[in-house]
Amino acid sequence: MTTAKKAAPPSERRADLIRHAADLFAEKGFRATTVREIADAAGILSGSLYHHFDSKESIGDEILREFLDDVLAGYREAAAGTQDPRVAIERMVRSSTAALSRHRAALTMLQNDWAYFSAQKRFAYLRAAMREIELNWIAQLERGKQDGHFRADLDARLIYRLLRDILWIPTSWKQARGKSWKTDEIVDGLLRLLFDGITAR
Amino acid sequence: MTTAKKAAPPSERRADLIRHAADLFAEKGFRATTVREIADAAGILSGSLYHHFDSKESIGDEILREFLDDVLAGYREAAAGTQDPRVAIERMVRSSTAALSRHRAALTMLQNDWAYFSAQKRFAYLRAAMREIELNWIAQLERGKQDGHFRADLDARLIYRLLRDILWIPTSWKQARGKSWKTDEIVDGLLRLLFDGITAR
DNA sequence: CCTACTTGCCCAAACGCTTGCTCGGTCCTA
DNA sequence: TAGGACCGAGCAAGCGTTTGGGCAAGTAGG
Repeated sequence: MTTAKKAAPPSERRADLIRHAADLFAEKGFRATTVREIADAAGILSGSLYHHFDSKESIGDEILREFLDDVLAGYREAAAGTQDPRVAIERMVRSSTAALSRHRAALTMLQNDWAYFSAQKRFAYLRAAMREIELNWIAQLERGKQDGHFRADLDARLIYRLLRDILWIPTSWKQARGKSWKTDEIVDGLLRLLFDGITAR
Repeated sequence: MTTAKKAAPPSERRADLIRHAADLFAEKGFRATTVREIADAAGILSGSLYHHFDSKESIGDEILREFLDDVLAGYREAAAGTQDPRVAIERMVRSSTAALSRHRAALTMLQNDWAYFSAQKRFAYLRAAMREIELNWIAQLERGKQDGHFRADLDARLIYRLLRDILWIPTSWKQARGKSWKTDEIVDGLLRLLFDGITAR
């Protein structure tokens, strides 16, 4: 996913604007965020944004691409160097969580505005990337079934779907009111739940 | 949650319009849905909607109230007539899932437009209801810990948060492409995951 | 060292369009 | 003939975006 054909000279100011936009997208979603709000956050007038980007969607595009690249890179690392699907899955859980907390805006956008993005051909790569992510998980789950580490009766696709959406969750708690858990607490609780359930033995 | 002070004569047509609106809210969320789209779906002009409702938010309000009433009623039934927290929790999982599939629009609205609604005092009851729901779950989890059915080291509040958001998930798969699971399959898979995890024994 | 010109960043104002909503009037039914 | 349901037209506000210009920093040439 290299830079687009024409625009995108990676200036310092430009990256700064993307960060401001991402903060807002992370809290309100893409469609619910106004270009005027982005401009305000950056101490600028809305029209001035178009000196750096040719559209609001270009900002979203850049944020989403970076996120997907990061996630898939993490999976490649997780799968490399181990034959044990339990190890691979634990690594994938941890790397996913880390990537999500690094790209909170992308998560909110995928959750809130998926219908909006996936309907545009410009964002066709979203579907492709999600598909690739799915294949990574299913591959490990199936291997675990075959070598006896996981229950033979589990539906890999179903478990993946559950797992994927479950992993989204803690990231959207970031600015939780009252007590907030550390990321490690959450991930450990999640892994424990995933492998062992809540029942006492 | 009785009907509001002034408006809302429960005519047949009115209920019909709410159903049309709910279908759209379920797919696109509240803010992303236009009053003109709602009117189109009902074969009407947008202005004519205001003969039945005094605002778009009133439609959302009614949908949300019905959902919350339904959920809490289900929890009261689940807790009544059993002392075993495992039974109570299984009942709560099943009744929640049923309620969610009955009120898909409310789910999408709470997911996509929570920030929008919860910022308005008109929707202050949302926070109160969510709090009551949380207390129901935590009560059962704590009882399970004390009588030894559940692991003594689990964080009830954390598990509740995970569980709540996990229960949202399958409902938002309704119009999934390709293979789609039956609700029972999903719930059973979920309960199995919750109690036992994915590890083979 | 002064000048001329470029370049990056931003302002001010407005454009066309969509949004939720209003209002006077018309139609149909009882 | 009274009243519920809807039309038709439009309003103000907000949206993403465009346009023309201003201003400071840099860079070359004389």
